[in-house]
Amino acid sequence: MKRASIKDIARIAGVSVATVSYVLNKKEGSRISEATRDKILEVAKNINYTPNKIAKSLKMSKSKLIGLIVADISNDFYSNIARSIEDEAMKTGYTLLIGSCDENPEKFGKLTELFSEQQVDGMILAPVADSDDTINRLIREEYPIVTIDRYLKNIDLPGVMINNFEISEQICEHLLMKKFDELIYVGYDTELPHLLDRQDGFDKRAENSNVTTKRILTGIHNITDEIHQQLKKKLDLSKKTAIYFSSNKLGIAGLRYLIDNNIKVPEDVSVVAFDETEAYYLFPTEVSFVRQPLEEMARESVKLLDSQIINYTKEGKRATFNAEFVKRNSVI
Amino acid sequence: MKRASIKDIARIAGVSVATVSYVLNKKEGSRISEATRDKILEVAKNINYTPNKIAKSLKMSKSKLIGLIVADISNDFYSNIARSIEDEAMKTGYTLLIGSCDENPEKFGKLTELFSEQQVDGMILAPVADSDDTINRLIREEYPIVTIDRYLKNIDLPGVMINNFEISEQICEHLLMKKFDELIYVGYDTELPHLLDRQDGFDKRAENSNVTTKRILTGIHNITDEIHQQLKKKLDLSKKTAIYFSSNKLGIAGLRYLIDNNIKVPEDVSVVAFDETEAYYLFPTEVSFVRQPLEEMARESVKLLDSQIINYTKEGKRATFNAEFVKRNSVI
DNA sequence: CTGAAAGCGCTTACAG
DNA sequence: CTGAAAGCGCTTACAG
Repeated sequence: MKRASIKDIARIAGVSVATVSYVLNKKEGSRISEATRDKILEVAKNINYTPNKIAKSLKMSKSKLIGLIVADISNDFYSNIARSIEDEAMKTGYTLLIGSCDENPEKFGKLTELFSEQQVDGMILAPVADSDDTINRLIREEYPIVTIDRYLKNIDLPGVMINNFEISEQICEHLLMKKFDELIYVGYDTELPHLLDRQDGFDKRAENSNVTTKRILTGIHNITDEIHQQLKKKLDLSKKTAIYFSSNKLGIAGLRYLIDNNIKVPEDVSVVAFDETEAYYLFPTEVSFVRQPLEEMARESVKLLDSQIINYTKEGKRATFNAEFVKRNSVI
Repeated sequence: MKRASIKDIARIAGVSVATVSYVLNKKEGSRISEATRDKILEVAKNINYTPNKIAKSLKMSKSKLIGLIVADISNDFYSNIARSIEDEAMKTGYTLLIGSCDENPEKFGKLTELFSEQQVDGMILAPVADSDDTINRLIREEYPIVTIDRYLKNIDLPGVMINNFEISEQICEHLLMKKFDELIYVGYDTELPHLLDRQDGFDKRAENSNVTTKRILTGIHNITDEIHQQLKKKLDLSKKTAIYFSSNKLGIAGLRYLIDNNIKVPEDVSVVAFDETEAYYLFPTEVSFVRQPLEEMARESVKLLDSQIINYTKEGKRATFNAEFVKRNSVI
């Protein structure tokens, strides 16, 4: 697998490497004669030349690589984001590295180091809990980064997110209007700000009503079991109840509990879930859910990152997108 | 974002770059005195040195990057594979580039070029229809590649796959034992060999029986609509029928049709689907499905690729894994 | 219009 | 035990 270099082209075409480089990069300024231009192009094609971007990267201090770090690329939500980011990155001339950190701050840190060693021009990050040290290091180095989905409590960074607080208020509002006896919020036992926002928005709206609210919080791992146990304990079917699952994984785990226990939606209990996933469509009732504008978010994240790469700036502009409450038939 | 280099370390520590390089790479052969070693390490830490892998790559002609090209990373099946490949790649010391080609041979070709320009040491490919030219080019360049999930009809390449033909035979066998009046095979209208194998295995087994078989083949895009239309036309509920959906996407689209039309499984119709996906668990009946050993396959693909990178060989060893038929309650 | 030369950040035989 | 030097494949100011 010996690859041809511009040196080879130069030798065969009988010109200097500088000239080859110029025509291959079709620079306007210095014009090369049509004749040598054509010859070089022909030779390049003949010997099947592919540019070595690594050499170019080294010289230019630009790798045209960007890194994406999410909790888990096999999670529907992140793989959809990744896909949109990939498309946008390609359009913008970047190739995408992907890493999954499993909500583990050490892994998160390692991944940023690895990517930084690979000289990615910037990173799109969904930061995990306790990742402040890593992030601060990146900031100290003035490494271009933007956040997606999540954000950091104490650190201002450019990034994209949704109106977590407000959309939860809306959900709660909607449920309050329907006069439920009990509202159950299902979320994670976590410090992640964007998830706390979802919780707080819901709580704040429920506070001033006289509805009974319950809360189910699970760890990140073993969601299914924990939800099943807690729903069994807390779901009282004698009351008119609505459940709000605040993520796709929680929604899937919760709906599975309902299916397994033959609890009908919305007859026995009403349900709202977060994020859109194919799985919801196999549930016997069309599930009402919160849709995030993933494509726009992905597009904006790449745009923000690109502008950070081109012109690094300390103050981070955060773009907030509005999630959409898609009403189906799972709320009575 | 000026990064420190070994030159900086050398200057500060008052040694040569060669010496720095030696201690940073902790080479055994040439021993450096404990004193200078410690000094260098200390300086490196102080100025927050991170190695520039791009420079190293250029010198070593090894990027420690590998590329993965799939049809669509947002497809559950591929994102699960990608995750397992990522884990295995990391363990083996590689970082992963990911690209989606949407079953489009041009895009597939472009992606391989892009990855090759980025000097990936090798690629794991799920080749699309009409990608022979691209693959042959790669082979001519002796570029280390392995296939995953799919394989090529006319080209022998190292790769991993499952026993598509045999598992379909097994499914058919199982259904034949249950004495259905009609069997419906749902697949893609495609030339992809691994999918034709699924079809052929099913057909071959059904051939010698006196069951009526029908076939529904859809295009790759717009699966949902096509399946709905064809199921409406071909599914005869007066007969005792079983449907075999030969991919996760087909399964999801098909099950959705059944849900939407209030067709009960397995009372009205029996169902077997391919691949495991969370979605199946939200379906009111536990769906019987074919499970591919994704982790093992991913692991093996990285292993195969790594050995190709280390020592390129023309003849491709193909590893075939056995899929597992997981029986649940969707077949009467 | 074209080329010689320096340099990006590394590694590694070679010499001392 | 340590350093000077060449070279990986590019780009680009500079000179001619």
